[in-house]
Amino acid sequence: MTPQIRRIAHLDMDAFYASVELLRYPQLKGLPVVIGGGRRKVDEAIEQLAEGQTRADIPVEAFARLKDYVGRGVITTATYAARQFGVGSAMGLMKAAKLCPDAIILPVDFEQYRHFSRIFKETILEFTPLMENRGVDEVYIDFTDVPGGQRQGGRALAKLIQQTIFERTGLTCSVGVAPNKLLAKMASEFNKPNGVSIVLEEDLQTMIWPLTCRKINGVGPKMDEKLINNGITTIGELAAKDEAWLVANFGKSTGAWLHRASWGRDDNPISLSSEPVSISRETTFDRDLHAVRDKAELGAIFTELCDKLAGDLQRKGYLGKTIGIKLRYDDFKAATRDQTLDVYTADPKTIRQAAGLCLKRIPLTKRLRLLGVRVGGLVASDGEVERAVGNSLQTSKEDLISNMFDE
DNA sequence: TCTGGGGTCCTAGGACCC
DNA sequence: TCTGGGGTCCTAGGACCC
Repeated sequence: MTPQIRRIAHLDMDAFYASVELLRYPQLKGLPVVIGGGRRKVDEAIEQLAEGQTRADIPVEAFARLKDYVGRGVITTATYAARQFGVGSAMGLMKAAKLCPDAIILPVDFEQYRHFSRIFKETILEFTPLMENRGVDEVYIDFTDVPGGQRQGGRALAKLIQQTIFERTGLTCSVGVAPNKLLAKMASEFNKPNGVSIVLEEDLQTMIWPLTCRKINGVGPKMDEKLINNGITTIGELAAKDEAWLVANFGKSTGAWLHRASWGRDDNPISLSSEPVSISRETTFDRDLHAVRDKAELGAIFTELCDKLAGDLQRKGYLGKTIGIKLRYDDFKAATRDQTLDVYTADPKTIRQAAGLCLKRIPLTKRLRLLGVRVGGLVASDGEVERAVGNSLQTSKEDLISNMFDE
């Protein structure tokens, strides 16, 4: 019996948000489209529709263009037609407007994306239960033992899954198959959109080593810059470095990890279930606010964030005990404060009070562009815990109030 | 015309306990 | 007038990812 080769696949929906929108607005197919704003224009156009007409009947001229957009925000997704202009994810809308002023801009609609995300994942689960979630549009799966998983390096099965997803959703995805998650993730980028790529152990030198270090999942802009400053541009150059040298320059854990990654080694398992560690809400203001001059406005936003966060916790069934806030100043520097309570809570007033105390501990001289509230130290809010917390909630609140007077 | 909104994980120092 | 060593929790910041 020949030993099974580990087949890990990374599946990644192509331009997910934008592609979902194109299903509703087929008239935009082939045009540069970005997701991130323009809600008012779309709402107006929908209102103008005659009886029996759908979104597909909205004339192309009725959509908002990037050049008409004013305000803060970034692009979450761009169609491939828009990417031709150099427009891409996480780019500021103002900058994108310069590159492609006539691109159509559509608002995000998470409900739609969640719907298609569910079909995407349910389809995959019909092939294997060994699936790890990586957000709405990405998963890792292990199909080592799935019938057909060993054929053609996994290509046949990967294509079958990809085809089934397309039949169910009308959306394409890209698939990378490799012996581990690290390589599978890189492989899925080789052939976008709608590609299938196989990377075997013996392909390391030819397929992986020529890539830049930035292609390693976990190497971001900072680490990449540091590597380049040390004369390391490609993964091959990284692999040529002594592990001891990497440890000396990047620390024990990161150094050792960089060495392993450059040699295509990764033994992280597929993680089947994940409980959240924290839940948060944050918002960037339309204009920078001043703690004193805009106190009322800031206070109202603060309370609203806490209310929404408490709603999220309750809806998702969690209680938390570490309450934190996050600020971003006009110079984009961030500050955080948090406080661990002696009880678990999902109560908006308790969260608001604790977050208020955190806010008092931060200097507020600079103007603010963002405010966020976070609850960590989560536990599921079923039976026992909830009762225990219910009893101590009052005590906890009174403590907080007396703390405020103590100051 | 810079830079959204959710998240995770790591590091590092201090408190506190044994 | 000495001062170890380990473990855990808390807090702040930062890198990174989708």
